[in-house]
Amino acid sequence: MNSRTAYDRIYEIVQKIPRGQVATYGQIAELSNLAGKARLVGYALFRVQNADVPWQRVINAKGEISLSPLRMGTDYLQRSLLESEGIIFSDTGKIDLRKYQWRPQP
DNA sequence: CCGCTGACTCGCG
DNA sequence: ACGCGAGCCAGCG
Repeated sequence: MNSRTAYDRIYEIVQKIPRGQVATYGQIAELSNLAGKARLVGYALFRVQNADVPWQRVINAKGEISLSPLRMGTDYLQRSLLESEGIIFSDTGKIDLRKYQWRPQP
């Protein structure tokens, strides 16, 4: 069952996000069987720093890039990566979730 | 071992 | 439409 840590599940889900699409922390939480614990997802991704995990494709429910103030300055990096994948940012720096949000195929 | 912190989200005014 | 507060769990010192 959950012999692995919740984080392992989170990483696995995040790695499933296809290129050119994004997912919200809450969405990842649900897929990781951690509904309502979006914070855990955010914190998990914060600790990761692993190239195998495309944490850049995980954004907040508002369609904006969220990251720690401590990492201030890396926001442009995430934006660049997402733009490289074909994701368009609005003038306010927001992403159209209706268009880019990842929908796991059954 | 105890307590603080942290990439979030939702509801209310 | 926007801002603020409360709730949630796990890792680190």
